[in-house]
Amino acid sequence: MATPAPHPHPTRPDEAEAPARVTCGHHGCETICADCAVRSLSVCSALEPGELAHFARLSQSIHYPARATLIAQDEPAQHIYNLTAGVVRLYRLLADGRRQIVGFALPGDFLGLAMAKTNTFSADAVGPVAACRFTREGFGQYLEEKPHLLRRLHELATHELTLAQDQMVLLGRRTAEEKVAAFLIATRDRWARINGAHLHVPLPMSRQDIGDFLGLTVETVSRMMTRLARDKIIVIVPDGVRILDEARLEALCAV
Amino acid sequence: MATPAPHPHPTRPDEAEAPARVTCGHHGCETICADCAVRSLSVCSALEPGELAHFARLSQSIHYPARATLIAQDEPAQHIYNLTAGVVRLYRLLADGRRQIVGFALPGDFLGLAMAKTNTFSADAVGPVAACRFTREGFGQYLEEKPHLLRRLHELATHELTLAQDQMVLLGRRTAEEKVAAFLIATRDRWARINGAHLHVPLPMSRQDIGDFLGLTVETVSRMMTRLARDKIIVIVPDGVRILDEARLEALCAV
DNA sequence: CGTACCCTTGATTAATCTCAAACGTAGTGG
DNA sequence: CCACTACGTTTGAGATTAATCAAGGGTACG
Repeated sequence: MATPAPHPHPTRPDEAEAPARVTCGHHGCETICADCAVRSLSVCSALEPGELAHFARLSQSIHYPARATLIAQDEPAQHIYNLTAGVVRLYRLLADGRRQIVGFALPGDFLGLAMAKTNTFSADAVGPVAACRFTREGFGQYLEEKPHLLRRLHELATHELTLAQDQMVLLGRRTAEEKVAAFLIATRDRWARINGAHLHVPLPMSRQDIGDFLGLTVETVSRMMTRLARDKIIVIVPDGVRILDEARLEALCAV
Repeated sequence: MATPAPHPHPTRPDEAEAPARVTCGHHGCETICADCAVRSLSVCSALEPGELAHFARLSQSIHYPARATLIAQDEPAQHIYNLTAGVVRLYRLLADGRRQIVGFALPGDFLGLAMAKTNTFSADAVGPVAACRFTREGFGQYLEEKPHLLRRLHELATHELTLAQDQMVLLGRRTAEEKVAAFLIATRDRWARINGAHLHVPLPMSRQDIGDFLGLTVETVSRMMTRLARDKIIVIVPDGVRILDEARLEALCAV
C-alpha cells in the first residue's frame, strides 16, 4: 500500500503551464468538424450537422505541448475540452505529494463533464495534445437550449462512473499482476474504439504514471511488465507493448 | 493487496431475494412526499409542488428487509430507487468471490442514475430499507418531458463521479489507518447532511462490508478501529463509533 | 441454553514498497 | 560527431505493511 513518503512528482499543477497555441481561433468553418476523426466518439455525435456548425463556432481548436496543464484542481473551471489528439492524465494530489491518477483521457474524450464551477482534479498533457476548447459559460448556455446534448453528457457521465467503479474494483481487490494485465486489456480496448483493433497497445505515459493509476510503485509496474514479457504474454516495444497471447492476458485480469 | 482466495460472502445476488412489501401501492397522495424527510436531499428537490404530485404517482413506496437484493449486476434494470430510510451497499463481485463495495447509499440517495438497460453493479439492503421505487420505463418517459429533472440527475451523477474519484485516491494511495479514518470522517459528513452534525457516526454495515469498501480485510479494519480507540480518537459503540477527537481524526485522513 | 455470526486478537507469511544501483536512451553542447 | 547529462526503466536486496491462518469472546436469536 502507499506510504506517507512524498513522491517527487515533476508535474505539479503550477509548473509547466500551457503556452497554449491557438491554431485558428474559432473554427467556424464546418469542414473542420466534418473531418474530425473522433467526432462519432465524442459529445458531438449528439448534434445534427446544422447544430454542429453553430457548436463549432463556440470552440477553439487548440494545441498544447507535453506537460501543459489543461485543468488545475481547486481552481475555477474556465474551460471544458473535447480532446482530439494525444493523451491527458487526470489526477489528484495529496498534501504530501502522493498522486492518484483517476483516468487517462484519449482522443474523443470530454474533459469537464461536471460543468462545475471548481475543478475537482488536475489534468495535464502526457505528450502533445490537440483539443476543441469551450468556455464553460458558452458551453453552458448552449446546453440550456439543447436537451439532447445534456442527455448525451449524462450518458458520458454515467459511462465514466462505470469506468470509475471498474477502477475501484481494480484498486481495492486485484493483485499487482492482475492490475497491470487489466490495464493493458482496458487500454487496448479504448484504443480499439479510436484506431480499430490492434495487438500493439500504445502507452505514451510513463511507468510512474501507470503506477499512480494502478496504486502501485514504478518498480512494481516494471517488474510485472517484465514478468509478462518473460512469460511470452507481451513484448515490450519502444512506445508501448505488443500483446502476444491475448487469451492468457485476459485470463490474468480475473474479471 | 487482495489475494485470489475467494471470500465466502453470504450475500450473493441470487440469495435473499426481496419479498418486497409494498406499503401503499402508488402513493398518489401528495402529503407523503410533502412529509418526506429526505426530499430536499434527493432528486425530488428539482420538482415543483405540482410536478411532485404527478411524479409521486409514478412511484411505489416500498419496504425491504435486511439483505434483500434491490439491484442485481448484469440483469436487466427494471427499477430505479429513491432511498428514504436505511442503508444499501452497492458492489461488484469478481468470478472468484472477491467483492468490492463501490458505495453505500444513504437516505436521499438515488439508485439507477445511469438509466441504463443493464445493471453494472448489485445492491442489497444492509438493514431494513424503505424506498420510492419507479419503473425505469416510467421514470424515463417522465424524464423526457422534464429537462430540469435531467439536469438534476446529471448533477447527481457528476457528484457521484467526484465521490468515486475520492475513493480511487483512498484505495490507491492511502494506508490502512488513513483509509479507516477517512471512511469515518466521510460517513460522519454524509449523515450530517441527513440528520445534522453529530459526533456519533452510525455504522450499520459489518466490518466485512467496510473492509470490502476500503480494500482491506475484516481483521485490518478491526485492528485499525481498535488502534483509533486505544489512542482515544474514537470510542466504539454498539451501532457505530463516537468521535472523541475530531481534529486528530481529520489529521489522519491525509487530505 | 445453544448456536451462529460477527468482532477482536495473536502469530506468521507473503506481497509490495523502499532503498540502491546499473542501464539505456534522448537530448545538449562542446 | 561524440561526450555528457538527465531522465526513465530495470533489477536486486532488504524492510514493512497488510494478508492469512487460527482461535477466543461477545451478542443476538431461536
